[in-house]
Amino acid sequence: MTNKLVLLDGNSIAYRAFFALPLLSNDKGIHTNAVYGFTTMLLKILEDEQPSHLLVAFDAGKTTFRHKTYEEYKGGREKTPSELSEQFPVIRELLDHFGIRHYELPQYEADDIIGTLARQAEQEGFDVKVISGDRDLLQLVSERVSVAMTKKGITNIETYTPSFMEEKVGVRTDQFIDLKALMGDSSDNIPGVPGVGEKTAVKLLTQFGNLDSIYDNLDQVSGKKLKEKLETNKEEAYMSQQLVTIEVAAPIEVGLADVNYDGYDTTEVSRYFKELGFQSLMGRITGEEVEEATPEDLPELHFTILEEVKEEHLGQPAALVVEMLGENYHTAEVEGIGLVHEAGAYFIPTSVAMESELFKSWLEDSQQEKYVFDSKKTYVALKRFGIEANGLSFDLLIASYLINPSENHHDIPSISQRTLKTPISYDENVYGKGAKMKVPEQSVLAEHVVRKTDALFQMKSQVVEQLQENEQRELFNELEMPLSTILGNMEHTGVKLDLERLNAMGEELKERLGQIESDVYELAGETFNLNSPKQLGPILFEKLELPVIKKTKTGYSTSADILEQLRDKHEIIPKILIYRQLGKLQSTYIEGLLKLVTEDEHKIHTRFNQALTQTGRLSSTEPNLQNIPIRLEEGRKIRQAFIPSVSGWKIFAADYSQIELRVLAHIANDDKLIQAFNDSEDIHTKTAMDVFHVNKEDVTDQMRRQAKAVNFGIVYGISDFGLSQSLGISRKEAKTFIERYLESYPGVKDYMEEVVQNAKQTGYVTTLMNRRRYLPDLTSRNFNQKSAAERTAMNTPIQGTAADIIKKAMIDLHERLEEEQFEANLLLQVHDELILEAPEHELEKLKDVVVDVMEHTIELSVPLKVDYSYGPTWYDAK
DNA sequence: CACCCCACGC
DNA sequence: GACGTACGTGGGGTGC
Repeated sequence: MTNKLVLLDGNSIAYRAFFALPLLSNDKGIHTNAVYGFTTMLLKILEDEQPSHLLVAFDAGKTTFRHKTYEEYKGGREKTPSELSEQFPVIRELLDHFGIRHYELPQYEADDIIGTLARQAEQEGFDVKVISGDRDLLQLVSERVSVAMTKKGITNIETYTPSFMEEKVGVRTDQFIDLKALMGDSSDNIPGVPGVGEKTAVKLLTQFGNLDSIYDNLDQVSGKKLKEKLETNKEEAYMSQQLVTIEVAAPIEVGLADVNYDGYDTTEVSRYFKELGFQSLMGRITGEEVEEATPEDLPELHFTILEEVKEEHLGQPAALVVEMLGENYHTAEVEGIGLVHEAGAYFIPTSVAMESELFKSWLEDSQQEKYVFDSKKTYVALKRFGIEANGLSFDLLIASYLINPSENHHDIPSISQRTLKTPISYDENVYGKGAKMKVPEQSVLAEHVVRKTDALFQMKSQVVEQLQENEQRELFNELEMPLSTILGNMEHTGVKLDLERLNAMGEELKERLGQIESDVYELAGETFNLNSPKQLGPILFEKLELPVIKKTKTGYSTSADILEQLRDKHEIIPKILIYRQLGKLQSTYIEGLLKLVTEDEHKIHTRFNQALTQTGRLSSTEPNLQNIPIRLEEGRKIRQAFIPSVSGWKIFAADYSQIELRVLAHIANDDKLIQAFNDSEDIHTKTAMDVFHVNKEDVTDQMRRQAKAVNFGIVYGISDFGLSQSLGISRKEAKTFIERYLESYPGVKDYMEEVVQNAKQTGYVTTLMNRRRYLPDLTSRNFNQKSAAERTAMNTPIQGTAADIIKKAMIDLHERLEEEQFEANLLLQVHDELILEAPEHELEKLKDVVVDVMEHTIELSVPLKVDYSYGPTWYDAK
């Protein structure tokens, strides 16, 4: 077997880990984020690479032999934060526990150690893999040496081989040093040739081969300016070349024999993990089942499995867990119920619970307070048994989500770990996952359920305190909690589908798809899988020799916007586009919906996720009813299959007009924008007038379209790049549009600046109703991350406030419909619109009520405007 | 089963 | 100059 040497750039990985992860600290108050990230990376490498030899190289100190050549080497770098430098000794200690050699050499950098050992190992016939985030190391790439660069985050890596290098960088490995010599490297303060960037450097090297040859043939360099620059900066170029060249004969005192690696001692490492508080990594070091939360570790728990529910078992407030396996609570079986209150802890088998009138009436009693995790799920599950749960006063899922929506582990064990510091087994470890998921024996099930219920009971007060600190009690109690039940009812009600209609559309599509498919094969001269971009790419861009506009990581891009640009180049293109369009309708919307329709009622029951999006919007799954086609007529027809559940009823739809821009006008308090809405102007036309400085009569369709895209950009927080993409213009032009917009609306401009400034201070942004979103990247040193966070800071209050408003409208509407005894049902919410079904005779009154409620649920400095319509199907409600 | 590419909505 | 750029969900293909 070939020996395999893995060389890690310790400093680089630690840096990456440090900046990629939030500043975690363990219970001893020591920062551990870099150590943690480093460990994750290390475990992944050990697993993936199975090295026979392993060494971690570190930089020795501040000065290196390179400083003799160039004093300012690595000058201008920010000082390593102390939160990171204090972690280096811990990383070294960690490596010792793993039995992994680490090494540093005075006056040399980690690169040189790596280079030297890599070359030695190569000579000995080893396979070598270098892992780092420092691109300089790419010069080591050869047939036997591959270099893995960390990309975004830490475990996301990209491996460079000679061929990948050529493809990605555009030069051969042996040209890499000269590439850097020409273009320099600002992070290491290497000058290069000023004015020569990556593009020019690659061009020069492709033409001349190497640096020497460029200078030998200076007269052949095209461009007077460029020639001059090269000439005057020759010395810098050669000095840069020297600086970036990695020493491959450093006087290191470790040899290949010293870095032999046979793996680590699991007990040793797990002991150290425990010391560090790396609970979650325990499971990864044994290669076996996660050993977290073994019964021994957990405090004892006394509970009773009930055979009959009696008065004495009930109490309030109580934590209640209706346990189901899997995600879909519309179909999942209830496996049992956990109940914990001051006086006892119980597991109630489903049959016992559902046969008990006493228990059922307790569930329905609004005076009996219950704490739950996911009230909507609980509510819907019980509703399936004909029980109308009441008194669900506290939902841990929603609370956790409101406190920090970006935390993506909102499950009882994770929250318990965070707030109580008590570990509980994760569902996945008790039930298994995917196809292997199964119900364990009752004692195991009962213990797990009761433990979760108990944790829920214990956590309630702490979590409420956190809501209080965030000033989110009202948001929680008056908005999200009541909404949960309303959404539960909508989901439970479901939407009826016209199966005949759907099937007929499916048939027609099948026919057309078949025809187009064979046309495409004919035009291509061969058959292939038209659904595979990987197979389609070579057909278009090699066989048919169409111009390559864009490549993806794995091949040619064949996305719609690319194909659109090729539309006139070959008659196969429009066929592919229409095939894609129809194929999407067939697979996602026809087949996808048919798969989920109930047999008896022909209804679909989506699930709204109320605790997921970062902005406060809802999302919808299985099926997603928030992305049913509307833009193109072909797709829009799908909506003809969405019908009222009672014959003679109608589908009624009401949507907010420009709610986000109105919200913006309000929170930015921009006079001009407020005026525009108060005057009921067409906002896109108005924007066009202001951005292009023209009169209303002179606004062309083109101008309005562009203004609309700018408004779209403001609402969704897209970048100049995004805007340029959507308008098919240059990034510079897009930037100008945005600037002109902000000049036109100074109130908006001020708001944008203020909100970012404010968010930098506090670390988060808020909506009108105090929804919160943390934006740690606002202080990122990475330009892109930082600007993305800035756009998010500007956009989230807008989108989030709009989400708050429609949620409030739903609550108000629900109340009005009950009060006035409407039969109409709320069915769906699609971000800025509500879809209902109603008997025909209610329509006249319904439209008044819905419009009134939606328009007046909140008072802003601009009016809210609602449009509505209705018809026999969703399609007709347009 | 995880990942990529692609496409739908707001 | 930075190199990847609104948020979601889902389907099909691909490779482990």
